[in-house]
Amino acid sequence: MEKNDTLIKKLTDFQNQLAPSIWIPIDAEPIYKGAILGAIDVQYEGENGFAAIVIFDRKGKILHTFTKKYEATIPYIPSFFAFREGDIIIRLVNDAEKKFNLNLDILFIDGHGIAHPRKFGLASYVGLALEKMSIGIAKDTLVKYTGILPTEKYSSLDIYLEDKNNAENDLIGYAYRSREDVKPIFVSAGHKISSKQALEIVKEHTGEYRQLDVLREADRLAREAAE
DNA sequence: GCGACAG
DNA sequence: ATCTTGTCGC
Repeated sequence: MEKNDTLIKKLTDFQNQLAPSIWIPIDAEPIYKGAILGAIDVQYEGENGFAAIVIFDRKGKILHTFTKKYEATIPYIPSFFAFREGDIIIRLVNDAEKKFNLNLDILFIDGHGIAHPRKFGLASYVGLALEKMSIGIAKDTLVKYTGILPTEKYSSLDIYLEDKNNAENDLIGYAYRSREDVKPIFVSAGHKISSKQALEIVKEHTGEYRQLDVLREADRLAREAAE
């Protein structure tokens, strides 16, 4: 109990300390048409994390896939997921870039970016550590929101985080309807990308299912590796 | 005090 | 995330 509280205090301080380093431009240059993207997911078997990355282009064409096992060192604690999965993803990206001799421009991460109580979710942690553009795509929100999201595919609803220092609350992400009449997914900028661009590029890669095809494929590959 | 809680 | 039966719909 006492020891866990100490760990949470330490991790909370770490998030609060690094959050100001996250850069979310308001207006950004259009994303390079030749950008190389990576979608990542990890499956766990105890403390073994089976990580998979799907490398693809702006047209959604898959260029490479890569899976590898890494060890997790920190347990899952809600709002501190970055510390369990972040280091695994950082190692995976470095290994994949070396193996295929390429440089990834944008990362799609299964978790949140700045749509987080301390604006420092998994996608932000990874983006900052690797100095890459990153986007968080999660299946549940960590921040409450109000308003009504239309049932139509591609509709979205802004999510704001209360800011005690500003009268205006900060836009941190969106509830996004990736499939008609189905529970939304939650999209947020992680690092070096605007919220609007994060949503736009996620829309570009939306297929027939609730989860993006590239993340479904990463999920499938990671599960396959875990068997 | 109570409820909520990425994967 | 993982465990786990039946059920509904395309």
